[in-house]
Amino acid sequence: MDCSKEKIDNFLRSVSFFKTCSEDCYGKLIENAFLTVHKKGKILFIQGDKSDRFYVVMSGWVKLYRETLDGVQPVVDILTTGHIFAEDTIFQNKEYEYSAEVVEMAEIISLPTSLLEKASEENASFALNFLKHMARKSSAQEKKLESMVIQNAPQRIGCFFLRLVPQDQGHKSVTLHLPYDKTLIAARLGMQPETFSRALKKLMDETGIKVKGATVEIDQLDNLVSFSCIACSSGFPCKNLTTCSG
Amino acid sequence: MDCSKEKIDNFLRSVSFFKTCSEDCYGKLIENAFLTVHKKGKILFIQGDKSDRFYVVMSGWVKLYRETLDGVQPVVDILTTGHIFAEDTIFQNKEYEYSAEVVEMAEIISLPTSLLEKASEENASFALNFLKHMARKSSAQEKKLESMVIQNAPQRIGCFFLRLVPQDQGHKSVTLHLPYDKTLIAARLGMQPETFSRALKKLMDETGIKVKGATVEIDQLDNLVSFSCIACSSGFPCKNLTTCSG
DNA sequence: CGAGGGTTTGAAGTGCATCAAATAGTGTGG
DNA sequence: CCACACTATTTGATGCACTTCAAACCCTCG
Repeated sequence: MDCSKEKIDNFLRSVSFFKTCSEDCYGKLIENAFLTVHKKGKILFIQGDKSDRFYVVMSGWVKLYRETLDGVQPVVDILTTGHIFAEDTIFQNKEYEYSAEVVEMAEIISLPTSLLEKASEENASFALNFLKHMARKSSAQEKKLESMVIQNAPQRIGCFFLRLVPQDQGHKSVTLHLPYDKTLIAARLGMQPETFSRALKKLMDETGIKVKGATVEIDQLDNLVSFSCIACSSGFPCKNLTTCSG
Repeated sequence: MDCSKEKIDNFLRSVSFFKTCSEDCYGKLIENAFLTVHKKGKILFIQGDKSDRFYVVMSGWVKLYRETLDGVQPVVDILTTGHIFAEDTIFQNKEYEYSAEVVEMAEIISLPTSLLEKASEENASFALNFLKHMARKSSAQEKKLESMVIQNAPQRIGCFFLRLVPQDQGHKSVTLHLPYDKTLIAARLGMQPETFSRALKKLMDETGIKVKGATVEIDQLDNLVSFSCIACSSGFPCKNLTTCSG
């Protein structure tokens, strides 16, 4: 469908990952792009599947996760608009390193990885941009690791909220809306739902924020910052961006 | 000193990270390379320092770590021969993202990052190789995160030992030598020295391995594998390589 | 209105951290 | 080669954070 291609084109042009792609190469990308819409629960692929495509989230939310031999499912990341995933399979035996599941109704664009490789070879500035993308991702992972090991449950939740606050918020009060299930947030932060619930209560006590359902009210941003960021090696506003952002 | 340059040259040619570097560019690298020798305890740089150099470990061991506001020092990684560090500062505001300290007498080669950037721009295959390096690093980080969150202390130690076992060891019995302090291994694995000591004892009970001082005897590799790898999403032999390997 | 998932609460257990102190190891100068 | 100083490692006792299991509650959606 042409209208779909146009939609894809409009969207991809806004994703900085593709900014440095040559017109020639970009054309081929669009040509081979598919846009699909999935409901909550749809498994896009499973860890270990052979891959020749990678993906860009246009809307909705996607969970990346693994599975251990004893059945635990660690969450790798949870992605939304503008985020790219499975792009690193070019280098990893063309096998997906994790599974992907739609957790909130999502529009997903899929693209052939071969074009990524081609673009990197032909276009130095694209390759450099790609490198930059990987470096950012790596740096974000490093920080995620740190926060997982060093921050306790309430601090991790506070940190999660802070990352939802728009950058230019200053010290004003903010109202947030949680983007997905609390159970899923808990998994993303590496804790049990029960722990999340209790830790959230503690966070409210300690920092004065108010949480009703999926709504978070923060009156004193400072309180939250000093509570959460004390156990973090980045200052605030911290650059613990979600990985894979394009 | 010329003899130092020759030593650097000999060594760097064996590091796969530089394999795809053009002769021209490689020559410039060698020209601007410094080899330094440091004793245990030497701080090479501190997180936040401005940087225009990156490093390759020729021998010895180097600890990368951060520091949080409340004084905790999470270990990022511990590197040895052939490992590269601070190479990602090209993309990160030219600031070191962590501190580096020599933990076992080490020979360190330092090189200007500007040449990395130049080489990536001029030579597509170098850029691709660099990308591959970053992707491997990122994948290793992902697994480290997983192991930190999902494996318990004895399992992490077992996993650490398994990564010290030479690849082609089959099911034979193996004797290992711990590369550095147990206290440091503990830090690397995100636990306290006391916990390490107790967890090691438990690991010995459960898997039949024997540890005396810095010597580890593993009779039944299988035991260790099934004990440790059950809580891991990679199979065995697992590819949880130390990051930053060149 | 009832079914089913998300969320909270309670009670009990586990793993790791912390503090304190003993022991083993290592390198030093005499 | 020994005694001392200093560090690494182990051991014991205790506490806290998080998990686990069980059950209630709440909310939404057919």
